[in-house]
Amino acid sequence: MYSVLLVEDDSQIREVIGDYFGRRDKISLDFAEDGNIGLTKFLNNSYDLIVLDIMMPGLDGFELCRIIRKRSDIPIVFLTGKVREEDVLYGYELGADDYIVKPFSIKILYSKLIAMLERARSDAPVRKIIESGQITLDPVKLEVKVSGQVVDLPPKEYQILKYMMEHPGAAISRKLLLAVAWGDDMYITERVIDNRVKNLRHKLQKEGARIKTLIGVGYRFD
Amino acid sequence: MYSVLLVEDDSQIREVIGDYFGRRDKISLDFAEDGNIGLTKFLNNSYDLIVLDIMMPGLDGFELCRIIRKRSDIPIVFLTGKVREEDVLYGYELGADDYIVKPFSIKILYSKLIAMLERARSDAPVRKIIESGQITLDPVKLEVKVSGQVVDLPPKEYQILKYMMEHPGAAISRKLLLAVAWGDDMYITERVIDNRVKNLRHKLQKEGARIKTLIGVGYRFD
DNA sequence: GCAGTTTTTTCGGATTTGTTAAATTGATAC
DNA sequence: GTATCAATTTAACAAATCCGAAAAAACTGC
Repeated sequence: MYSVLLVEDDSQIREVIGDYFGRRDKISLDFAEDGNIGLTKFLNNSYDLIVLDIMMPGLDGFELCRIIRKRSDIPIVFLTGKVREEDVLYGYELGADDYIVKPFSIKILYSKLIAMLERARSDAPVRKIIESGQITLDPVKLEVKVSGQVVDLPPKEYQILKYMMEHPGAAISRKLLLAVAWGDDMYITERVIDNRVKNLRHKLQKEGARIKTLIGVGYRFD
Repeated sequence: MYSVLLVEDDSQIREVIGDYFGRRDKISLDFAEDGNIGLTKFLNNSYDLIVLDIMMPGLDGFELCRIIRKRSDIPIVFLTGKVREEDVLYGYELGADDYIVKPFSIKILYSKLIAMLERARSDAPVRKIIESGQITLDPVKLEVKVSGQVVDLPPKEYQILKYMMEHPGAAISRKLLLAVAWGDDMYITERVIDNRVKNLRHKLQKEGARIKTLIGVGYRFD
């Protein structure tokens, strides 16, 4: 049983996450509805991981992160709707370990946190940058490079590419990509995915050819 | 004596399997009638392999698989009536080692489990790629090679070939192939299968001759 | 508000799947 | 061996589905 603190001002998000996590049995979740409460809870308890919303009234996620980092190496994950903002990159220097972009699939948030917690426990260094061929992806900076050149990717495309790079060679169904980049309960055409992939291919230039279409199934990144 | 946990909500299936396994002496079977009980049992015992039904009330097979995979590399086999390729893919993504499709032959289930258990014990990594003659089938990549050359197969043909390669030497009725690649409640002409098999034979080139016709019965892959 | 970007829906061409019927092959009886 | 009937293969076509491009809508930052 891991102990996780979620600092998030949106009560709806707290509730949804709390519900879902409550039905599983690996994470015991504690809440803080703003940065100050989060700080107090952090100081008075011992957590295994902290999830921080960036935009909060009062003490925001960045400031709280900086304060926590002075005292502890605990894994910190930012929960954010912003992706391309310069100030998001700021989190990198503050020592965040990963970003999760809204809207996210609760299922995937859950399994990501579990994975991170297990890695932390097993003392394995948290691998931050994913490399494959000429492509480099930094999950903390939210930055993708192709042949050393920075490529700006919108959120959905970033998340799709990240998932693909985390599962090279594996066939990936559209259903799965929907869950990864949109959320489980999404009612949108699957054509949306095709369009994101089309753009991805184009933006990745030569490396784009590595995303193969599997007719009737989905995609595969080699 | 191997120790196996079967997580299955259908008491009839539990009984049938339990009976059969009980009369042999290689597998000691433990049962869980839903996902939550399965999880508890998994956490409190040490099994050599886990068989999971996918559709169960509460915690379903997919979720349970994901949770188990975070903690253990234990071989996991899905027992399922669903044969949609999407689901299979999703399962493999989660780290399943094999699928067994209902309705299944107990004999085959038994021998598959034994084979898998022995492989696991001999420390060889669970091999997901099926090889036979010059044909190679990778269910994770969804890729088929003949003599080293990649052969693109549409979904139905892929599923038929996969089933045949998983059951070499066995007579396979058209009805069974229908259930495997289309689903139980399909009302289509059996000639469709002939057509798919024709294409398969052609695409597999010389190896295509290994799909024998059993008149009045179906096919056999040698 | 406006311009540019991102996301979503729509739509046509391509591929796959399903139906039908003729040709072929195999089994059986004489 | 040949005639006959049934089952399978093959091919041609129709229907359904899938994919990706273009257009429309929604969203951003200014």
